[in-house]
Amino acid sequence: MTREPRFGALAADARWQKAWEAANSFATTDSADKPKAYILEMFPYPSGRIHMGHVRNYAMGDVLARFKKMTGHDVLHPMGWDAFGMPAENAAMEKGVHPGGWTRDNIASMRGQLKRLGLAIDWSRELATCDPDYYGQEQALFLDLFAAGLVTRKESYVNWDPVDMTVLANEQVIDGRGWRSGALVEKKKLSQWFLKITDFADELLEGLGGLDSWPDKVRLMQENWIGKSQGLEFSFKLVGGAAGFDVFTTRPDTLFGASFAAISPDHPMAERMAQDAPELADFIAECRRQGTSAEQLETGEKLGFDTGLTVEHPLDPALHLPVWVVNYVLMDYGTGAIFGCPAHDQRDLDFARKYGLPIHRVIADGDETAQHFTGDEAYTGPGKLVNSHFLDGMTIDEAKAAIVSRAEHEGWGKGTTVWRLRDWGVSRQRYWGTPIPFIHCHACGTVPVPKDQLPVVLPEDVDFSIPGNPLDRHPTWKHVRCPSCGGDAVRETDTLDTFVDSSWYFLRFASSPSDRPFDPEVIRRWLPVDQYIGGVEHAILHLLYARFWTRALHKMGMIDIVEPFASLFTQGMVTHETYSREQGEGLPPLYFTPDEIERSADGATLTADAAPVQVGRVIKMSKSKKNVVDPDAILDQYGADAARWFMLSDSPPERDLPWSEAGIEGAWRFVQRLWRLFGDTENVGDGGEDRALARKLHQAIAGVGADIEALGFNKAVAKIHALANDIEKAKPSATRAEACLTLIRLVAPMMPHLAEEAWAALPAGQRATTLVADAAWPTADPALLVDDEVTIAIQMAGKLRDTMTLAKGLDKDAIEAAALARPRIAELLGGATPKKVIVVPDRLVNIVP
RNA sequence: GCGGACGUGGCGAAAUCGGUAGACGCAGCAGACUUAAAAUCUGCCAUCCUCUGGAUAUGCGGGUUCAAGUCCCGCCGUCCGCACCA
Repeated sequence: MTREPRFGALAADARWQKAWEAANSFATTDSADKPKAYILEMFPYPSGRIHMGHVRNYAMGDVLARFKKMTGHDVLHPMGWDAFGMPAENAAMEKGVHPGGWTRDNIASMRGQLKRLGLAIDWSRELATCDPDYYGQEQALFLDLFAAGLVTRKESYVNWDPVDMTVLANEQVIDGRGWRSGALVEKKKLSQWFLKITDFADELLEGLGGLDSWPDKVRLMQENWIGKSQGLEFSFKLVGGAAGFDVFTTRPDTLFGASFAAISPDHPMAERMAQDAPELADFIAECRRQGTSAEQLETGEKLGFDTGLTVEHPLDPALHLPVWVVNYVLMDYGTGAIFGCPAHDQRDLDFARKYGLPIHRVIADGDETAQHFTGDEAYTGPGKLVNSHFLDGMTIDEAKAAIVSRAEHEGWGKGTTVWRLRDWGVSRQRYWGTPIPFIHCHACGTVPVPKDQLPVVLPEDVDFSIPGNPLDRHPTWKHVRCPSCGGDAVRETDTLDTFVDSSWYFLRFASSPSDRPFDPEVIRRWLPVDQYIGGVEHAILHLLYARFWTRALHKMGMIDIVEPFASLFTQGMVTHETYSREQGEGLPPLYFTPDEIERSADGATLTADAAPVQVGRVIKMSKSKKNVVDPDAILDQYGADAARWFMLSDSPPERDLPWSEAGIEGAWRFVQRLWRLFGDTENVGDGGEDRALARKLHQAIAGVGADIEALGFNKAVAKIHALANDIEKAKPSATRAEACLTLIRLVAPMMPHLAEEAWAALPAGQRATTLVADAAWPTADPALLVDDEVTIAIQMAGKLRDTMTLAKGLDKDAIEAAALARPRIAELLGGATPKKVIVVPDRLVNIVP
């Protein structure tokens, strides 16, 4: 094969992608004697086009997968599609296309885009969650969960998105608005399916402790989300004998500071009272209207309604506390009722000040012990109990324990744990999702679809001309016979939250039998995922749900593992400058795309009119700011390897990566530079050895490998650059020729097409495998990893004064003597004896004069 | 409000255990090659000074240490998550 002077990326990309496919290079192997590596990147939603964030994500996973293959692992590196969801239905409504057709078209074009990146993926395992093969097995698992008591159906207030006409999980409500539509969310009472994730709250929290290879940030976010609080639950008795209500507190120690009791506007007692009290009914309605609005949350104004009822203080029945209905008490946390202790809780203090309720100090703030509390800042710090009868003098912890034990002894309360985490509502009033496999029968109630009737397949003929759920108004689909009594019945028309689809797909990748969700034997071999890579935006929802499913399946005896992802990596976003011009007052700035812009060192101009534009902050690529760069255009111009290389260069992978034209140009130049170097594998010069270069080569082999293993791609890139510099500067020698040859394999995981092209150009005797994809990672010679000479710094009083090169491994005395013998040091010392000399062998000498 | 992370040249960054701060890349400057450009190659590139040397430098102010980007205390700033969670 004749060698071209320049690397023709476009032709080479296509050629090698075809060669890998023909050779089936990335089919998952399973040889008993090799360690396994399951490398997984979060599967994409088929929105239509891949974006740079995908390129970065999949480039990282791909480097790792290829490296694992080269280092003798059986590698599982699959790809699939998170294919259900709202955008497909929106497209259906806007463009009149079928969600299924739209989704499948998108998958086809995105698959093509991903293949252009040259990813080492086993495409035979590709799956889409919208295939009945997949969601039918999901329905089977859902029935298993039901049988295990982990699925319930209950009436509950749900977050209703009036624009998307669907229910949202709490996690999908952001600042009181739907996460997709941005519409103000309303409360609505509906019968909904729930997965009992709260059964696993404790386990999911405890399990975080074992996830050493997860980012601390993600573990902390999950911990906060699960939100474990320990405290006291006790009942208030209404004065006058009627039944009271339960409250929960994490501060039972402040019980003597109680000055009122408060219940949520959604509390059953409040609703009952409202039936005969129109003013209260109005107040409750007002709270519901305001409860979710953004400005309500911001101003945080405390509103209350005095019911006129009073309750007995549990420790002093003579003391009566007024009962208020209060807007800041949430029904779905704790018991929906509290006692107010204004001196030591800011919200209660704001409320008490507004409505003139008493404020009693019960925790000493340093020397301040007066019962009468002044000021507008509640004291929440540590201190001894005061004004609290038998608790006086105790610490907060002692007092908590004393109250809990007394409550339990006297029978009016008990120590308890309350979770922030709530059961996962999975019902969605949507078409494009997994049908929930249940049937409602007048006679038999809600009955599961028998497993032999799965999958419950979505009907194709649906109408999107009006909002709401097309399944619900489909003429025939929902009408079925009851599997139990054979009478007329209707299907459940809700579909599953798409987060269910992504809660087990990593199991299906390992094995996809047609008659079950997965093969437990195969799961035993491949799971957990060794390295999971994706965006931090999934830190809570997806990752928590996947952990829950894994634990649930474990509890049901279906799998052995309890955690799905042994190691997690959350990568940063791809960002870009923005280019804009002000359009005048009241108008938003006009943004321009990067390819409309001429960028120079000191600014940017619009190509069309050659006039300057404003260069804005480097922010996440987004369509609205027009700072997006299309991966296809980059691949056309520079090829896959330059794009991959740039994605991996410079920025640490967990941090944001600023995309720049100059950066991709630099990557492209480096690709060409390597191509020239790879032409030198037979240029041995005088044929001699170059010991110094050999050291650098072997240090690079070890260093690059270690960096890739640790996902330090930017460091691996820097080391390859440094080695390329060293090789270029070295005189031709046998060592240099060998270094050029070895460098091909060092860059192969990151620039696989270039590496194959260079590999193929080698004389047959120089390569052990036909494809570099099948080659082994080079072995570093331990003898060459250490230098035999070291440069030692000589400091005086901590300041660098001189350096010297000595043999490695000299003892302290020899190093000290050598340092003191340096003319410069002798001169600075001026004949005086140093007070102290610290020697760190092979590193430095610090002389304290 | 609560919790967390981060702050190093013009820019992205490195410094793995407290031991020579700024590797590597981008941008820039100077030069070589060229009729010219591109490409390529060579060199320079933290700041200041009295410049074969020296001083100051890792957000700011303290501290520990022979030695601090790294450890401790207190500020300031930026970003992220949660948010009336009792």
